[in-house]
Amino acid sequence: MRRGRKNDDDFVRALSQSYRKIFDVVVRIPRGRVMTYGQVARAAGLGGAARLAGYAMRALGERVPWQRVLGAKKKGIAQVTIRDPLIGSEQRRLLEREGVRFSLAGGVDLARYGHAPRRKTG
DNA sequence: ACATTGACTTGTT
DNA sequence: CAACAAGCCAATG
Repeated sequence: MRRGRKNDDDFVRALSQSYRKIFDVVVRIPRGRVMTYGQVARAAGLGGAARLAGYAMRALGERVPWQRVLGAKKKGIAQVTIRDPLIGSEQRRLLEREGVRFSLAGGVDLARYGHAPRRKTG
């Protein structure tokens, strides 16, 4: 997200190995699709380090489409789990702008908007 | 180096 | 549905 200048390359280079992996996964989430923190962690090869994925979003900030990463609510349903209400509402706003619809309870249907990153061998 | 924290997840009571 | 617990891992003090 946000121009890919050399500046960004340096930024990415400075990330810890895990953050770098998370970065690589998140930047590949297409517009209008979402993934949960747990899915991102798994796709990044970090096992169940879901919290780390969330923690990383803070560090990566606007350099990645952070709004496309949500928390898991139930089976097949994702939800905004950001504690800060300002950033949380911002996330929802950005997603709705991309066409993602939220249920009355604030849930996002993963069957419809979920992004399944392809593993090796496409 | 040790303890605590955090935009998490899943299962059990 | 609410409360707990265990698991995972980098950042911070």
